[in-house]
Amino acid sequence: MDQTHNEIEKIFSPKDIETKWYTRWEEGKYFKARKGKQHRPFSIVMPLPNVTGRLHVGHALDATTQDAIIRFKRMKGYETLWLPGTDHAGIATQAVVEKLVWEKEKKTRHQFTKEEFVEKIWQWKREYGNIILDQQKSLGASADWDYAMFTLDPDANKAVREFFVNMYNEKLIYQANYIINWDTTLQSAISDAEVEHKEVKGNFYHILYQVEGSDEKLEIATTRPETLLGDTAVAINPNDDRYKHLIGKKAIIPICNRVVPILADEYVDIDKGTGCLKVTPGHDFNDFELGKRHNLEIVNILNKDGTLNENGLQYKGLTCSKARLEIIKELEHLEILKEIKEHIHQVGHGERSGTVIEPMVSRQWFLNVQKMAKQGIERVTADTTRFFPKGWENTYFAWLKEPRDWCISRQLWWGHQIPVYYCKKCHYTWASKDEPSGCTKCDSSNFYQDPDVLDTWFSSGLWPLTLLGWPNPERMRERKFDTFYPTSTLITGYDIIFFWVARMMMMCDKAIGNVPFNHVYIHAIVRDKFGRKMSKSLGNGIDPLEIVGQYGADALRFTLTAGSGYNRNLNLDPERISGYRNFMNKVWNAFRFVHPFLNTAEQKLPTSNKLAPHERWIISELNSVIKIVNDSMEEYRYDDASAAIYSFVYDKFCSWFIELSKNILYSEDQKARAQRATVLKFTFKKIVAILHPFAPFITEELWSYLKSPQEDLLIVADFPEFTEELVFADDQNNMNRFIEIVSLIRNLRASVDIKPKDLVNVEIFTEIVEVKNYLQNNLANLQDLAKIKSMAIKNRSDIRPKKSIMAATSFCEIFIPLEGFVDIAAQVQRLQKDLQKAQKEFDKYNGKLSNENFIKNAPEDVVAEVKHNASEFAQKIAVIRENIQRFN
RNA sequence: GGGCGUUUAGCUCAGCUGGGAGAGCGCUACCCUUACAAGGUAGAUGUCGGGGGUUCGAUCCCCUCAACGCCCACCA
Repeated sequence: MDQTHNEIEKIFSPKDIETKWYTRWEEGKYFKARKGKQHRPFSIVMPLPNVTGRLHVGHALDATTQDAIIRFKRMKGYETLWLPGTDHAGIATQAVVEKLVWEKEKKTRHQFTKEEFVEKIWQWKREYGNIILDQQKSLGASADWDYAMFTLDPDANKAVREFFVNMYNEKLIYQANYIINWDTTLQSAISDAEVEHKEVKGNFYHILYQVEGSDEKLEIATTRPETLLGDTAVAINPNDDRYKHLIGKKAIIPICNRVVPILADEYVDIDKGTGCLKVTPGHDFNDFELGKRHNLEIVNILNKDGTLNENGLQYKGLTCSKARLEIIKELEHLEILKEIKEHIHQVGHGERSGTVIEPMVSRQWFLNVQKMAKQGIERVTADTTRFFPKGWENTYFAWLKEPRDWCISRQLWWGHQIPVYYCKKCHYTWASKDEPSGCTKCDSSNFYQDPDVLDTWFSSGLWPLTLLGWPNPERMRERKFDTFYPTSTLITGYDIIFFWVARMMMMCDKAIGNVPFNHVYIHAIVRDKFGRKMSKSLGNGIDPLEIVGQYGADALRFTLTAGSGYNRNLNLDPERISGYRNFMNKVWNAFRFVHPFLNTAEQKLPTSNKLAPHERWIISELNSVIKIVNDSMEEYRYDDASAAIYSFVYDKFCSWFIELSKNILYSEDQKARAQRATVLKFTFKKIVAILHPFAPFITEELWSYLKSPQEDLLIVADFPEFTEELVFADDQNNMNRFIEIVSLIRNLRASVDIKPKDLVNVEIFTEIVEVKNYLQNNLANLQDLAKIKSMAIKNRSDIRPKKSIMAATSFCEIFIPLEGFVDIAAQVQRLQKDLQKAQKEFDKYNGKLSNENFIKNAPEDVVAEVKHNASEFAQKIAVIRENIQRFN
């Protein structure tokens, strides 16, 4: 036997088997969708990692939760497809390559032509662009990598053009001079969603504006005095008695001496600031709207890099912040700066660049999302697409309720170029799904394409369609669009509900009239053990690849699934990973024990009447775990599923069933041995099967020992299902009593410091025949598990042993006679404690029963249960009392 | 400014439509018992954030206060 044990390493070492099995799966095409017994598809679109990305623990959670459900469904017999891809991530990627080129060649992108520089990015992409996908493989991700696409692939461009041109022709995409968020570092427009508001300490500057043809001065409060150079009006509330009389008059802007109207608008808040507002339509969102209402002139004072232009007069060329200082000086000099008050306010910053966003008016492309947003809300309200947990609907709705048109153009080089063309000859403008050869109108070849590119989210918003071949009919057939669209589940973090989930819902639905996914599971965001975001500056990041090297992919995966339910944060403590690494080792060693006996095991389980009680018990317990795992997975409760498996393996299988099997396996009874081996094998096969979605590597390895030669790899084995016929309530009941007795004996031993090697005699008093028989049949097991020498089973009418320790259950009394000195006082004290506990419980139930309103109002079954509990504790109390007396 | 969420054992978190609180890790004591010391056995710990209400009964429902967190919002 020992030799056989030694064939398998004592300590599970994940490294060797991880590569082995991943290669087998990949080469065996196991990640490909194949028809199964369900005759139903299951598909997931992988949230796009940026090509520049490196695997962090957030990706690991993403990949693990997706892979677990994919493996689960695959085993359940769904035609299962996981669609990977990478995102060109316009700004991020361009920035990475710009930095690299600067480091290498000391050149900026402006020293290249656009074509040259874009080619450099492509070179970079070809070399490094697949790193992140490869990294996911080390976690066991079972995606169909042949399906992988890049958002800038020519086929992705087809989808982008298709959607763009259709929207353009429907007039939902339009070009307009509008105030947008201008990022002066990127020198591009960015969308509202990409602006991050940060609290900034600033000042309120109270400036006096002269009213034309009067001595009166208007006191205006502003946080941005430099923008006064762009002021084209002063506004007050029409109901503000302080200023009413000035409506229609004019004010003179200091420094530039522009004469502007004083107008009335309800928007102005009487109580805010001085109640008097300078209006800068060129550089403020509200002022822009106000300006539109009143037909105000727009004065732009900024260059693309954020410095002042010629409208900045003598401050031309200065940055905003420098100009602000200079202008403050000048206002002081003019003695019209009345006061400066400290003021904390929210200022928009570029999400990528971190620089202060300048609202600026410029000509940009917009997508009108009003109707799409409405539809997006309806789809979720109608449960066509369901969120798990449901609460995240709110976040989704919040975004779609009051949508502003989406600024989709970016002044970058890296991205899908806007497919709009301008004829230089006849000045015709048109949008085209293909590369045109000439002007649609006059056929001139003298035309050019709009130089702007589209927001990255424009292409990722169409991603489910793109991956499945839309809009090319042939490609759609190849990629089985009709089978896999709509995809089953989208799994992602809540941070991109706006950016991505909402946009896919709007765009895909608009494009083909059907939602992109039926379920959305929103998982937690991974934080460090203190709940802090993981970041480079804090140095609290956990590198998943390092963890995989240290503890194995299975341990990491199990930690992540055990922590993934409906929670919004997952605080990851490396100690927990090591805890689950221990669990993997436990499974491994349980197998090491079982392994040598497997050769005598049958493939099929005997009929239930032939099974031993313990065998029926473990099968019944196994059956309930299988149910929990199946049910939990349907609701994305990875935590419940993981916990159920964990406790079954530890608390049922290893602690009891393996221990109880030793006597049989080491006995001479060939038949019993073979049968026990069969049950162990049966159970173990189910264990590795239900564990496989969470810990694919170790389970596939163990499966290779357990499977019959005809059976395929575990990755495509049948997932265990709950079976009504395998519920054995009586056996569970008896076993629970047995466990209680063993635990109490151990407990008694510990209370008087009896060492494990010192065997004791036990006397058990009960009237219940079932209990008597069960104990009789388990004498050997009791000897092993409770370390006893002999056991006497007696009636309650029999005499209790004198010097002894005892404990009571509701169905029996357990006595351990002690030789030599017994500390009576200590025994009585212990029993008193037991008594108190039981009394407390009894009082609780009895209190209820003596409340007639409870009897009257509570449901029958609850009352019955309380009655039952009360009588059980009453019995226990009586027995303990009796024994305390006996000791005295 | 608006909205959402959280508050349960030392730590991280479960707790389904109300029947009286659980897990993992950690901690303490004792054990190298022939699968596993990455192990075994036993054990301790909670006024379920505070206050009020509904109910026979509240961790769960309602109100209120407090602390913390997140998201959204146009820089008067």
